[in-house]
Amino acid sequence: MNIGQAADKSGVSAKMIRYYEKTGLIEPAERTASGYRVYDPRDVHTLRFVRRARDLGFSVEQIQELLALWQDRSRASADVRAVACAHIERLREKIVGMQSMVATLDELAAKCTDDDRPDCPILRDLAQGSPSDCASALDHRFGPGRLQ
Amino acid sequence: MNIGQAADKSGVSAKMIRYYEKTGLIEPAERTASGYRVYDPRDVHTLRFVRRARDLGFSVEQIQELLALWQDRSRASADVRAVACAHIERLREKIVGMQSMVATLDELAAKCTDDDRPDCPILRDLAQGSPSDCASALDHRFGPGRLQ
DNA sequence: AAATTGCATCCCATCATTGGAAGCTTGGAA
DNA sequence: TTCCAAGCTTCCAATGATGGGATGCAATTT
Repeated sequence: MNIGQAADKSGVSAKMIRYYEKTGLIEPAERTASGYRVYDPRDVHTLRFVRRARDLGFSVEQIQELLALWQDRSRASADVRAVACAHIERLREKIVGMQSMVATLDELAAKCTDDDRPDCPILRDLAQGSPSDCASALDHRFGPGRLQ
Repeated sequence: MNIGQAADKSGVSAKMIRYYEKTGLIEPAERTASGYRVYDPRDVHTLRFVRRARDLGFSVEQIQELLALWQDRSRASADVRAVACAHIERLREKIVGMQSMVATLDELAAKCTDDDRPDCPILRDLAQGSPSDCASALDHRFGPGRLQ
């Protein structure tokens, strides 16, 4: 099976398969005489594992852990659970941060009469920058960079 | 006022002030004879506007819009509201996506007995990749790249 | 005068992903 | 058999917002 078929069956793009190989997340694939990568159903299985984990928001680094645990017969269920729970915690923090953003913006938008008058409460708030509860909740970062 | 003071007063790092200038978000600052950037309180005001909008999760592109509206005396309140509401919508979608991730992971973690047995429901789910409601909810992307 | 800040520019790294270019291989159709 | 369109390879670049660092002046303090 070539990389294209593997991509179709796994839901991981060919580009990303090469990237995952280069960065060591997955083992280098076998090659044909002419250099084409070759995949078997087991490889596709692994790729689907990766794809699903990405869909669940795990970082590549976390997936590396999960893959190692997956391939280690003697792994403890508790180890996997720890990775998952850490991830759940990070997600929850991000959700809280975004919810307070929405709350603040909603409040501002509600004050906005949505008409043609040039006096907009949203701009006034942004300009004055009164430290609302939202701002303070966002003072710490969530992972690399700010929330988007 | 030098860039350091402006950074302190606005809460935007000197690095980011230069970046915002280079990318055209803010006007190029005046310079001293020796090339130092010079800022006045009005500039700091603008920087705080930017900072606050970033804290509220607006992208630089959106802030560019907001700044234009801010500096346009004849702007309509409705325009600003539209930008804000679009942003609220995007945030809400992201929140929903992350909440369904958390729900799925929570469910899996609950099934996990957290002991030493090597049969982990989380890994089993990742490997089988049964399309749960979570996965389908995540089939579309949220902005550039996937949710983190 | 010397030492220490502070600022300037430039390059690089992040993280996951997409895009494109240039060149080779494969497979089917004329 | 020859030719063309896909498909594959590698390499390079860009995204968005930010941090880090190196090198070289400028300003301020000792």
